[in-house]
Amino acid sequence: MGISIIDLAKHCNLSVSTVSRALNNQYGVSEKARQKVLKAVDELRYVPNEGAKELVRKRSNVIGLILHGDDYEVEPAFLHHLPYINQVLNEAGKDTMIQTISRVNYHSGELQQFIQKRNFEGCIIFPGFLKGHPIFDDVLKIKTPVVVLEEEIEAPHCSSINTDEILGGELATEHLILSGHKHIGFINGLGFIHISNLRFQGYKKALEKHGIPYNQEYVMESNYKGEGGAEASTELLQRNPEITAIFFANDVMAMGAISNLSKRNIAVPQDISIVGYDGHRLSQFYNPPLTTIQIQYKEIGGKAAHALLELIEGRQGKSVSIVPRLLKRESVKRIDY
Amino acid sequence: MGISIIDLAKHCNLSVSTVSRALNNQYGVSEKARQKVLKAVDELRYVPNEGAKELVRKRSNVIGLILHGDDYEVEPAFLHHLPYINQVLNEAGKDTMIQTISRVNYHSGELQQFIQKRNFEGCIIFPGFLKGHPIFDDVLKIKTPVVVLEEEIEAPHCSSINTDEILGGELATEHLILSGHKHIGFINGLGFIHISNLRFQGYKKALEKHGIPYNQEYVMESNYKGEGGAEASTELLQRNPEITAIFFANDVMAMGAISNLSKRNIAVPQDISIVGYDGHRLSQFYNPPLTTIQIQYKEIGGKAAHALLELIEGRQGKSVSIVPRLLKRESVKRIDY
DNA sequence: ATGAAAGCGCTAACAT
DNA sequence: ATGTTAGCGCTTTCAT
Repeated sequence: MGISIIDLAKHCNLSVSTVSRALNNQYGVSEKARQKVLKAVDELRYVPNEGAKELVRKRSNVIGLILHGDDYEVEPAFLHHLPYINQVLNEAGKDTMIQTISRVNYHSGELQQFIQKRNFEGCIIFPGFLKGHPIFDDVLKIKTPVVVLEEEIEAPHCSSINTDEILGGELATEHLILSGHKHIGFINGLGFIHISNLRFQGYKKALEKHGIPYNQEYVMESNYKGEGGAEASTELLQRNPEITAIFFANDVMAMGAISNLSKRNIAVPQDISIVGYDGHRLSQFYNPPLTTIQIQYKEIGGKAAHALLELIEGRQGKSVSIVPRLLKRESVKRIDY
Repeated sequence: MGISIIDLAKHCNLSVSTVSRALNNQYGVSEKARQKVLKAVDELRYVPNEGAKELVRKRSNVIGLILHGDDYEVEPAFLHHLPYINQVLNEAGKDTMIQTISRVNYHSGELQQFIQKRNFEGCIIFPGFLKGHPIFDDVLKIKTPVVVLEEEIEAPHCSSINTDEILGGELATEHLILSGHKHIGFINGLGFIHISNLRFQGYKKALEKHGIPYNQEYVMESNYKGEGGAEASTELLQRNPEITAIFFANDVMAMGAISNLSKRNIAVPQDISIVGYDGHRLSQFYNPPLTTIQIQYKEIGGKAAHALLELIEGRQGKSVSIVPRLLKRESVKRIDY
């Protein structure tokens, strides 16, 4: 390996302890000695070995980022948060390690193993694990700080960052209602996913608020994929030709549907209005630019990172709610009658 | 911290070395002792401290993933490769650490610092650093294995994985030519980026191959963003109304252009044919589904990871070329005359 | 202000 | 087959 603190000490004619103190800006080092050390660091290109520090200090400065490792055909949601979280953590002097965990083959205790193995100071669990996934039981069992994204969790050593999905569903639906639509379809993602249910609640809430009766026929469940959106919308419109607008639980399904409708000469928004959900980077360049609900990835990422940093400092866990925004673009037509 | 190997040894009435041997499946341990150790591991929930192992073994099992840390408004290319690379590396028993490096404020030696600090066994440098970026000089200076994505590099301890971008540009352009187009525009990304130049070469190569004269007026440089694609295409078509097809150096610009053209009642592919580049996940759900060049993210990721593993095993660096594919979809119209 | 030495958890000679 | 021991690079008492 490279230059060690011992080499440094020899080079300076000082003891390792003095060098260590100088390196860590501690008291009890003469200015002269400190300068000598700093100069030697430069000359010898000394880089401290974090692993060795960790061993004696018993804290690692390493944060585990827990991602699911199953199917990457559907764009994994964690990709949107990852760069922002990593950035904040890096700025705070933390290094980040990626740990991939299977959603399907998880065995109890795996999380704790990962944490202990590399001595993580804290973890961030990215979206992609279902409510009720055994990993959350494990989170509760440990004492290492954990921040969970897009799932509720309550414990002193845990914080959670959640988008107000009900509000998101409500904003989307209400925008359609305020644009004059009365027969509004909803194509949800997989029903067993928590956020699906919340967006669905938002849909119903908006209808109720505006006195529009809820019609179960107008709701379908799909799979968050483009093809799924296309198929579901086709079926929905066939069975309910009076529908003038559809709210999709994510942008990808909305895009798949628009693309498919267009092939069949059904134009958006002229013939049918569409609202998506996610605020995907490309939604603004869609044809037509997609009206959608913006998830605040940057805000979520930043708050998640800061929440974890607070937890590590010893503060109590908290639950943060992020407000989604409606992005009005051009996939919704105003209709009158 | 938790249970150490000493606790384990005491619990088993064995020496630490015997326990260590049992733990590492080494010779010279009686079956009885091995069983005793394994049982204790389970009971005491022993998890080895990788940091301590690292210190003595002098190899860390940790791979550094070097990402640029500047602007995330443009979708960072590394997001596409990241999950695949991480997956292969994890399966090979390597842990991965993310290191964000600024493209702008890089100071020489930074890479080496990161490597030494955490004792990386190897690094993968993701796309996003320009040719000539000082990080590549640093790569050449060190001896740690490095795999570079989408940039050429030659050294015994380095491998590079490159898409054949010239071929990509050629395939895109040729598809347009074979569809009957003669006046084909090209909207490139930022000119100082290496891949831009290669895609441009491919464009010219295809023209030449088919005996179509190269017209400098048909080429514009933009910025890889959606707005840029929209603006550039508007200008290009205004100045050269005879153009019937445009090849964009990435999908996002193509999408921005189509979305914008559509607003002005210019339909794709009826009025103008478009080919993109990247094979973005959403390109198939675009309206119309976008004809584009597929970058093989999964293949690149897998080969990059394996190349690094080989380098770590001591093999010589190599240069891998990945063949892009043309995805024929519906943004190109066949024209006759 | 500085130094000596113990020890973090582990592996790897080197005994026995 | 098992045990003893010397470090890996560093911080941190405890002396001086």
